[in-house]
Amino acid sequence: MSFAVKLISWYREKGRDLPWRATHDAYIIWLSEIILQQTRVEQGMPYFHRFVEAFPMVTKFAEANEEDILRLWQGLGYYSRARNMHKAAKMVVNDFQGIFPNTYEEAIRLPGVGEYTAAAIASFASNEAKAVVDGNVYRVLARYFGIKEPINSGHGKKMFAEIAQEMLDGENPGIYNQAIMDFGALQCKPKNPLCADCIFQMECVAFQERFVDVLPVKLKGKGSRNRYFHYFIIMEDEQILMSKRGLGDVWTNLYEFPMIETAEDRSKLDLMTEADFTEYFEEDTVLTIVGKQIKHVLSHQNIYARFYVVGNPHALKKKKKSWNYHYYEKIDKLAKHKLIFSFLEKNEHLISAKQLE
DNA sequence: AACACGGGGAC
DNA sequence: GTCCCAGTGTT
Repeated sequence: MSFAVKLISWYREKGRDLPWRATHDAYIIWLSEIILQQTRVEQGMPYFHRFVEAFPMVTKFAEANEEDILRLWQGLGYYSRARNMHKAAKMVVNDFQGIFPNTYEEAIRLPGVGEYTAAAIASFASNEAKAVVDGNVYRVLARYFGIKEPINSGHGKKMFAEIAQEMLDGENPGIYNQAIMDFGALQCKPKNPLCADCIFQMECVAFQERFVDVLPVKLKGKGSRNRYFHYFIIMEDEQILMSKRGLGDVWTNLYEFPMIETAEDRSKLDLMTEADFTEYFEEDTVLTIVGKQIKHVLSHQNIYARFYVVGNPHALKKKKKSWNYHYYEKIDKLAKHKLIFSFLEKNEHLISAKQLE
């Protein structure tokens, strides 16, 4: 028996009974598909019912004002989906005479409708032979064929799209597409897949070769690295020592307290034994931790910052290498206190040259 | 090709 | 905490 036949057979027995499957109305299908983008069925279900009730036809959707649509969408996330839906509904009224397109070529012209959603609409509404490729499909095919190609590389995406299209049951594309997605969601799950009672045990390459758990392979999104910054609040007379950040790193040309970076987290005692620390500070340096560790999330790094007040005068070595010193002047004691406080409270341990003046 | 866009559930 | 979810649009 073929993959498609077994899959559809599985689906008829164990597939879910979902409300948007009871129709061939492209508009209703579109509604459900946009809602379900990157969204679990259970989470999207109540929204689907609300939208169908509020806008039973695409013309109603097009006439609605955006605020009402967004209010109904509230809590679902990815709000551009709702705004694109409004544009799409208006486009259907203006460019498609109010008749929601049920072909791939037409549907994909609508904003918010990409390859997946166009294939879903076309196959469910008019049984067009276009294979859907969503997270479920990537996973099922990667395991069934034992494909270790990353699903989010250019080559991988093209490869999976081709295989998905080859596997599609050309006679029953709608049912097949529903089936493979349900199979991925219910049986071939990301974690703890139900291989023990799977109908594809014999032909599933990943199962036979025992590497189901590593598929599908996905390229790490640049992997956020962790960095640990240890800031020193050094007061000399009525001044606070600041230093300027250099090029080739975050926050170029901004000022911050002098600091030492470590690749791993460090306790105060361990920090004081770091080579960098002893380069700058005398042995009798007194450090007092102030505030909590602050986490600063950037696109590709997590920065954890701790702040220490240096308690004794002349803690800094005079020679050796030096920070790019600047003195934060023109502040009285109270202002100084507030400055430190605001840095710690508001995560603003960086200041511009303009502020420094 | 890399990123932004969100909230929630499973582990 | 991490990963993923019936992905798409932008740069």
